[in-house]
Amino acid sequence: MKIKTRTHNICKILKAIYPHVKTQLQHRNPFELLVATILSAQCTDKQVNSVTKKLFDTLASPDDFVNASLEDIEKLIRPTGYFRNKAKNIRNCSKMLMEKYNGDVPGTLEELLELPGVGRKTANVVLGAAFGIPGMVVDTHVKRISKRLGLTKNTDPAKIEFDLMKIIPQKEWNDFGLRLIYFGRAVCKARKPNCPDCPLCHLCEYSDKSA
DNA sequence: CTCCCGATAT
DNA sequence: ATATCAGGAG
Repeated sequence: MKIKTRTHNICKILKAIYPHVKTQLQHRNPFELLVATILSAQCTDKQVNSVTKKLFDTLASPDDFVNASLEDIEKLIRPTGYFRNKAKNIRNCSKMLMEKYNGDVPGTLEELLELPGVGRKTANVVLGAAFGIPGMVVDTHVKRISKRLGLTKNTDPAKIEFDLMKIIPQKEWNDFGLRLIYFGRAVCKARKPNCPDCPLCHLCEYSDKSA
């Protein structure tokens, strides 16, 4: 079967299972989403949400983060891991927002990628969820599942991003990434993928058909 | 390629 | 007790 038609079938099935998808990261504005997404590096959304309520209650704006001590920020975000790097990144990021964007979050991929602690995954999450701009988020779930499904042969997330953009219609980019993430958490898990109950089993090169 | 770190599954 | 999970920077 051709890659595009196979992909189309995969899209259709995922859309039927997860009709409405959105980031699980709790946020009330683009800045909170940006911070939450930086925190989500190598960390589950659930874990991020467990710290952001108190974090944003204490520090609400880029200005607040710039004026806070690194120690205070570190203390608030510690459970998300890599807290020294993240605290530094979020504060420097806030400083750049103040200096270059009047405290607003910029709305292009290029500008977002300039921000400390913001890579392609984070930038695409913010583009999609805060600005409604098409972007293909390639996190660990998207990477794992794309490879298992045979949608890419690449290992580099940026290359996977471009591979997926070629075979998925642009309108679907944001939702497709989100759906793979939902699907990755529930079925196509890193440790014990539930192949026997998988709705994509027949379209999958990886699937364990023996069970 | 290495470093950064806590939480959870096994 | 330890392996595994989860992105970005240098």
